[in-house]
Amino acid sequence: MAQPGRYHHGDLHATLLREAALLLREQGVEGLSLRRLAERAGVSRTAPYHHFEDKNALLCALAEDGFRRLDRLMEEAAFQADDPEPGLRRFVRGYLRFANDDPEQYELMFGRTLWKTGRPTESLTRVAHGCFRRYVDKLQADGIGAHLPGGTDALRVAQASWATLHGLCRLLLDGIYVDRQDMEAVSDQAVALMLAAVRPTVMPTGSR
Amino acid sequence: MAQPGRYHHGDLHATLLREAALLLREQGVEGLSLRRLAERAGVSRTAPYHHFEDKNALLCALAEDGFRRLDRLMEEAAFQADDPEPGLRRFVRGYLRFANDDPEQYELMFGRTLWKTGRPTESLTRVAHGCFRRYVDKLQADGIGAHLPGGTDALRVAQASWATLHGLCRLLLDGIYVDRQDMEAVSDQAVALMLAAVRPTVMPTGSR
DNA sequence: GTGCTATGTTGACGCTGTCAAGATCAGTTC
DNA sequence: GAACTGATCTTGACAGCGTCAACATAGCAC
Repeated sequence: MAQPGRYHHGDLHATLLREAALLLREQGVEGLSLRRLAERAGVSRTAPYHHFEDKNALLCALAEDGFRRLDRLMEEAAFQADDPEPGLRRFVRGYLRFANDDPEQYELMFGRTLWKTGRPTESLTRVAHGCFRRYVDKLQADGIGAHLPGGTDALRVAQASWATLHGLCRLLLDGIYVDRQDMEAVSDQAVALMLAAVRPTVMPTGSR
Repeated sequence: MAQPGRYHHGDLHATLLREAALLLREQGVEGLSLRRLAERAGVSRTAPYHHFEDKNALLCALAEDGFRRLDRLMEEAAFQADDPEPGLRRFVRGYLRFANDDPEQYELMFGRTLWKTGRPTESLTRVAHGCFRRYVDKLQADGIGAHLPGGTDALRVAQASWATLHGLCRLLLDGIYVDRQDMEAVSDQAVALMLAAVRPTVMPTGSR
């Protein structure tokens, strides 16, 4: 696309996204500067501004791609009604793999860079919320809802269990759990945690 | 301390830490620049470098303070052996309050700024690990260990439950759970989640 | 051809962290 | 008291950043 001698690049928008994703993967958000990105694309410092309103908008686009991939992963997940354990375990591992495969993108998707410090695009917000909604629906529809003890809200279970998943990823990716070896065991423990809330149990200390 | 006309500040080290904590609370890490900090302390741009090796070192000191406070909170936690629920609930709420009270400090303590992008001080690492260890010990000693179903490792439970807690905080603080109203309900759900793993339960779908 | 608009360019501004070199002062040693 | 030493604080400078303004070029519609 990008002819060497040409004044116009020809396909800068796509090239920017592609190179930005690479740069993000390799160096993290901190290493992703518009200037460096422009240089990689063989274009001047401010050229990207004709394709993205500002850096925030470009990062939102990157994160949106990530949520779309995650949504696909969510779609493929299947929790069997009779025994949700294997499905859930598969899903948890898949989620961890997703986060682990491109940690910097995961960080961008869920980090404060966009959601707190930046201004999340309306489009990004929509996709992200849709992704979570799909998770809640899966949980509800694919049988887990039926297993819930009375009075337990599926939404709450979804929130709490996603928090567990997300917390695991963050602790791991941010380098707080140094032992990646332990990850599998911790992930299994997380599955047990999530399942315990879902399965009808006998509560010996009588509560709520 | 800081006499207006004096060449030497007199107590710059402490002043820097104090003002930095304030600046952090008010504006977040993004708003905490060494230059602005120096200006607040009434001192020139590079004066802080005589008290902290670089920005990373100063941030580590701030985070360390946070971990010390968290450690105190941990110390006060008490899970009764006979019924860990109320103690656990108190602790979870306390943890969420801690994170909520100074979100920016929490973010600094657990965020990638120090652990991934930066270089955590040896001292910070020690305090942080000590803090987590205390959590594991509490869980183990204060009766929860005794409740664990056979084959469940207390360390794993600690890791998974901290991940839940941490994930909740991150999702909340990063502005992903917009509804702070829901927080209490979600937190209760998290307690239920954590307790479920701890309590001897009858697993109807027979597993592990 | 004549415009219009999309796209790309250079120049500049203020912000950042940090290094180097020099100024000032407090405290110890002679 | 004088001289030296080391801690502390200063200004000057550099490279990097995001972004705005002004200008250049190319392609496309009429």
